[in-house]
Amino acid sequence: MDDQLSRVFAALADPTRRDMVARLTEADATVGELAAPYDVSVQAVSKHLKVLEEAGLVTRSRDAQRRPVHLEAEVFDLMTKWIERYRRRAEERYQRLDAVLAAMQEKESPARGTSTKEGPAS
Amino acid sequence: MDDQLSRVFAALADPTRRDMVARLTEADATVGELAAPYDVSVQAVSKHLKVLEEAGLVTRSRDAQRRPVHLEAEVFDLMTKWIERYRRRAEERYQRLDAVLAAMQEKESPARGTSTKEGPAS
DNA sequence: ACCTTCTTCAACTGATTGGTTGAATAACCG
DNA sequence: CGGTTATTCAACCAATCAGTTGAAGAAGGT
Repeated sequence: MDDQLSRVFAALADPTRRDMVARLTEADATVGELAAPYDVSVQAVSKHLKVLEEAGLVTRSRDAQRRPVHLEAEVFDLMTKWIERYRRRAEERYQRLDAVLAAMQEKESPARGTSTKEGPAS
Repeated sequence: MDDQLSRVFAALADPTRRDMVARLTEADATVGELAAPYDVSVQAVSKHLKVLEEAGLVTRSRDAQRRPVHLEAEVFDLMTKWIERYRRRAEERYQRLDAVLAAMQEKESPARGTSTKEGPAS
């Protein structure tokens, strides 16, 4: 797993990390703040953040001892682009398939209302 | 990792699986056909398909000895919904932030470009 | 029936993951 | 300087993952 798209998908495959991302859409937060609601150690959350950071989903700055975490929402576009691209292709294919089926209907229906489709000449 | 959203993200975190999904947008395919381009055993591809299937991304039917794999593109919507939801929230937040910054600019701008951040009132 | 084709199941392996605890680092507060 | 707070690093562990090989199932072809 080395490309960014893979890292982003993998990062969001974990419910805890998704929840952190969700909360970060509301406000930046420190590691400690992020860790508070979960029943795991701060270190574990720190590791989760590292995953999100390596995926490019968050960045961290420095404020005294704190390391505020900031969401980088642009990375979402990477996924959206991939998803939409292939969903569109899939949908186009369904349309082609529909056309083929319609053609078959027409051809192989030598008179006779063969159930559903009516395909009267046109 | 037990909810479907997690499974879908996890499934797509693998480049091989993404590529399989991409190819399935063009046409249904058998396990063997799907395996052909990759430098791994057919069994490995069969496992990948199981992951995609458990994520709800593909279904399999039966055609003689073959098990044609079919893409179920609707599941994409699950991800798109999640992503868009939080991206929208993040964007709204940026707008709020912009407003706040603009307000601060106006208020605290008695001369002085103090570059970075500055504790107001301190 | 046999044989071939396509696919999956089972067992094993090495790498990665998500968690732990304990020690180290970084920066502030007196 | 010493102490406190926030965070990370390091080592370890159990579970999962992605791959392997070998055997078993399932369905047709002859």
